[in-house]
Amino acid sequence: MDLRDRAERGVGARPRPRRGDDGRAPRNLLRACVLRHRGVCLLLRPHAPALGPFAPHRQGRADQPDVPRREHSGARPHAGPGLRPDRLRRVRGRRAARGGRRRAARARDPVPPRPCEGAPDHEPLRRSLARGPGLDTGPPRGGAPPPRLPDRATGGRGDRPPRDGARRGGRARRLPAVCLREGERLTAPALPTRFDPREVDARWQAAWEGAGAFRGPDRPTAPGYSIVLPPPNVTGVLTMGHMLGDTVQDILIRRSRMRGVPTVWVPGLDHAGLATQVEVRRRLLKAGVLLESLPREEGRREVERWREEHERRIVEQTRAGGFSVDWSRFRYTMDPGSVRATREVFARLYRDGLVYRGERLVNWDPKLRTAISDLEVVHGEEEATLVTVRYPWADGSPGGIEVATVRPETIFGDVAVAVHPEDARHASDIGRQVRVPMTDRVVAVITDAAIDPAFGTGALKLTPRHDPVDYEIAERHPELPKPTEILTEGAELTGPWVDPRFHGLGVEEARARTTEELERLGLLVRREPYRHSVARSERSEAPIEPRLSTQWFVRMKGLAAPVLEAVQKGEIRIHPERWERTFLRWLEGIQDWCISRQVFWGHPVPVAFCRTCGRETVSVDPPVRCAYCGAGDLVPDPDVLDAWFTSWLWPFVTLGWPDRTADLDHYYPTDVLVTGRDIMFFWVARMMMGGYYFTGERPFSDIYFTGMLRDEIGRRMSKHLGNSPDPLDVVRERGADAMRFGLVFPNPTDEDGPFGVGALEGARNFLTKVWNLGRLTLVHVPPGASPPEGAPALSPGTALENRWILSRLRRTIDETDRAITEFAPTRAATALHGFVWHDLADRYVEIAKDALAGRRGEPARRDARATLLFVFDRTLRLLHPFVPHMTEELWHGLPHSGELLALAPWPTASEAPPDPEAEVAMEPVLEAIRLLRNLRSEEKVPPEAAPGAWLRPSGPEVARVLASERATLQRLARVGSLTFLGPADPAPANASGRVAPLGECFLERPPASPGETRALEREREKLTELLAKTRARLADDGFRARAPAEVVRETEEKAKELEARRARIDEHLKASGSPSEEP
RNA sequence: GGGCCGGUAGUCUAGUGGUGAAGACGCCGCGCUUACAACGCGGAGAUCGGCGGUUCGAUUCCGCCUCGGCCCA
Repeated sequence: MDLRDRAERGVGARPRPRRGDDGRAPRNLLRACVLRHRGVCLLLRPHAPALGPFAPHRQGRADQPDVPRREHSGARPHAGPGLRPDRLRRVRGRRAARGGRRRAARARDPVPPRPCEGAPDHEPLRRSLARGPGLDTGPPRGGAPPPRLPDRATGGRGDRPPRDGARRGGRARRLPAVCLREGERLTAPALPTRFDPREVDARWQAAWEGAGAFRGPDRPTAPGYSIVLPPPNVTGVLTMGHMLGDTVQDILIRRSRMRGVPTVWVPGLDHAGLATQVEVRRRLLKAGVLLESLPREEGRREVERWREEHERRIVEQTRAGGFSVDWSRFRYTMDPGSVRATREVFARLYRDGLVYRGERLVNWDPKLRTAISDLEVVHGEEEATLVTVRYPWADGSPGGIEVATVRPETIFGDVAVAVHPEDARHASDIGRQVRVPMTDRVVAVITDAAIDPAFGTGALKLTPRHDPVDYEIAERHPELPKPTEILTEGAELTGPWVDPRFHGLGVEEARARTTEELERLGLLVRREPYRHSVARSERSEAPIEPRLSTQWFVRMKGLAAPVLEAVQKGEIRIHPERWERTFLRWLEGIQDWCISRQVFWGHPVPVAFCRTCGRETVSVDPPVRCAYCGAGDLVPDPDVLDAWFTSWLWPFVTLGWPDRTADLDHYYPTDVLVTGRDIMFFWVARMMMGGYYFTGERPFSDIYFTGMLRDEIGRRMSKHLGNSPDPLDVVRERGADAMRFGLVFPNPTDEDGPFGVGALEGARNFLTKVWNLGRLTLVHVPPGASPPEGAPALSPGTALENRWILSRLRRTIDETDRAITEFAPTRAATALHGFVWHDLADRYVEIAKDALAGRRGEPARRDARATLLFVFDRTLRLLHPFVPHMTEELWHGLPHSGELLALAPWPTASEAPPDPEAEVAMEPVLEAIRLLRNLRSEEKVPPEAAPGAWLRPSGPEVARVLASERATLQRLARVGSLTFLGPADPAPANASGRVAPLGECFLERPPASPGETRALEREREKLTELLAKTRARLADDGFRARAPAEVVRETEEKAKELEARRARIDEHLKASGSPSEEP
């Protein structure tokens, strides 16, 4: 049984939780969750005893054959061989890969998640909080203790006096003595300040899976939301690029799930035919074995072995990231369903005349000896030698025509020399005969408009079987001789046209030898270094040898038409929009798709040839007799299909197509496809074509292209450079949440950008901030508090900060939700980051501390606590799609209702009332604090001092607010007396001041202070400059005449206000004895 | 060769035809202040790539140039 089977059975063995019509899990999920949690051990422990009958979870899903599945991961096409160690790795000893992980997982098993029903259970949080990063938290060693279920009757082990609400939560094990010291538990300093993801990540991942939280409902009653995960290919393992895509998808998916929408995220694996075979070949070669020399079956076994290894790793990586895929719907591009679908579409396209077999010039990889598609060819500039060769006149007259080429070895295959019809230099040559060098053949000088007169001498040798341009030209000139083959499959010279002395030479050698020969014959005019574009195979890096061969093709023009239309009409939207042009442009010039490959790893071409009549039979089920003559002597086509020929069916095959399954009904079309734009043509475009053609519908409504990650010095992450960290290392060292947040923030997910320790540290700092807010909230939440169901009912005259933070929350909910809807996860993360750090932590909490501590009376304390609890709870929900593990952990430590945050309702803007008044009122308060703090800093007021302060508000409204927030101002600005001045009151003596829109601030100057006025002078300069600009604008008649009246009025007001403020500053400067000139 | 995208403090990014261009990191100064030093408070730092045009007004719209990046051939 492989890992995935264990996983699936583990999950599938239990009844999946039934969901109500609203799509949410039932209340008693807790117990189920814990039970399942034990089952999950199965997947981590190879020899765990079975807990019950293993009913294949797939039962009843006709669309998914119940055959051992394997995971394959496929990755994007560029996914390659193993990753190199990365700088992110620390020297610190890591546990040896899997063994260590397993051990760790086992140790954690006995700690079931401790969700609670209604009653607050602070235990898990306290436990985590109590655990320092260095403390190992495992249970006593010497045999893993059996998992303990929460025992409500006994209240757990009672190893510690239960504290109020904590009483009801069961306790699975003893806490380390270090955090048990009585009296320390609730005092902040005794609590560790850091979040340690190592244990938390695994615990919640197990809990989510155990609860079946990610299992999409089979027959939802509401419209569903679905995403198919781009199946990574088995060629390699997952890279940070995959983590980025997965994170973006998980954000969309988790929010959808929290909104109560039936949600499915389908994972899978791609067999990646040729690419995988190349890797396996390389590996065997290291052991001295040539893949081609093995019998086919043995070769297949080698590939299977490779697949298994990579699949295991990929699944482990995906789990480690906390990605909420529905493992029960896992698919592989070579599973029986995919096999059938692939044969089906081939047969159908064949029947419809869209698949054809033909002899064409294809991109031939001479190393791998297979055709590849246009897209698998990479062009690059390379140094070469351009040789100019004289083709003597056939009639023996002196001279000849000079032809430039970088490929003298192909002269043997020439069928003509071509010039541009209007090239004056060659006008008299047209129609003459020349002798092909090194041969006895005579060919004509012809004309074709495709010849570039600027290249070389303007005369081109025509070698139709070995150059695509020549091939096209030859098509236009049927009178030319039919060329014979001059190169073998392995690109060695051969054939009747080639001088036998050259037979068997490889291209490189042949090029050198023919050059020598030409020189010897006196036909070499000159040679010069030349830089030109060379086509190479993306897989083997061998130079592409265009080769005339018989292959299967798909006619693309017709398939592309509906896709073009869909994108143009906006039926399928591309994000970011700027890629739409590139996409459309390619579609417009689309070429037929060569789908046959001369390799063995892949889906066989479902065609058999009749030995009797020679015709081909195409059928979904392997045919036994010829469809034409009925003979039974059939030979199957030896080729296999391009792997993309299966991948392009992914959005519907994964949901059961070609059967009409419930999944297809409920979850197709899918909602969005998130991938890298490097496979825009390979895969995305073809999926769209396949979707429209086979299902008649778009496969998804939106496409989101993520950016490409670069390392910290700006290089694109690639296996080649070895600068891409292994996601497992990142997760192990920084935690899944830090990795996820670091990928989304601060650099936009849809732009190429750096990823490295910088982003990870930023994420860690943010997570620590949230963690500590959690600790603070926990300290202030009364143990018996009820979970925040809705916005708190505040007392009538409640403090301004409560109203303000609720209004800020409202904006944050709006922005976060809108940003996710608009596929801008970074914008959402930015909004949340700013809100948590600045609004909630820096401002609200600091202002509300008095109230929270009870220094403002009981009603104020109640309001503040209720507000904090509600706001923090909603913040955790908003953050959950981004950083699921920590938020789940914190949520369970605080009063909450429901079993899992992952299934808790997504906040809606209507929960928090907008309160623009409060936001406006808060502004002068915050500004006054900043100005007074600024004065403190400038005047070097000692931290412990509380100097006197004065405020002269600019108007009655501001005055009212500042007066009512006097205590807040005093505390946050650390000032002693605070006096309000009227417009006519004199400025206080021995005080430094600031002038701002809110009015004037003064701070008592320390005796030693020289009365620093530089800041004021700078401010005055700025004002003067601004005033000049404003006045100039007002003096402009055009402005007064044409600008909107409102803008003119505003500008006038601004000028007045600036003037007034500058006058105040002048007074200050005068008072402090620093003269200043009036312009 | 054809085309696409971009150039905003030292770095990476927001952003808008009309307030003094926003944030993060980094930097400077001061602080282990009762959730958080992985922190707090304050501060400095930008001719919005260049030139020209449209406009009362351009960092924003248009054109050219330049420098990067990418795609296609």
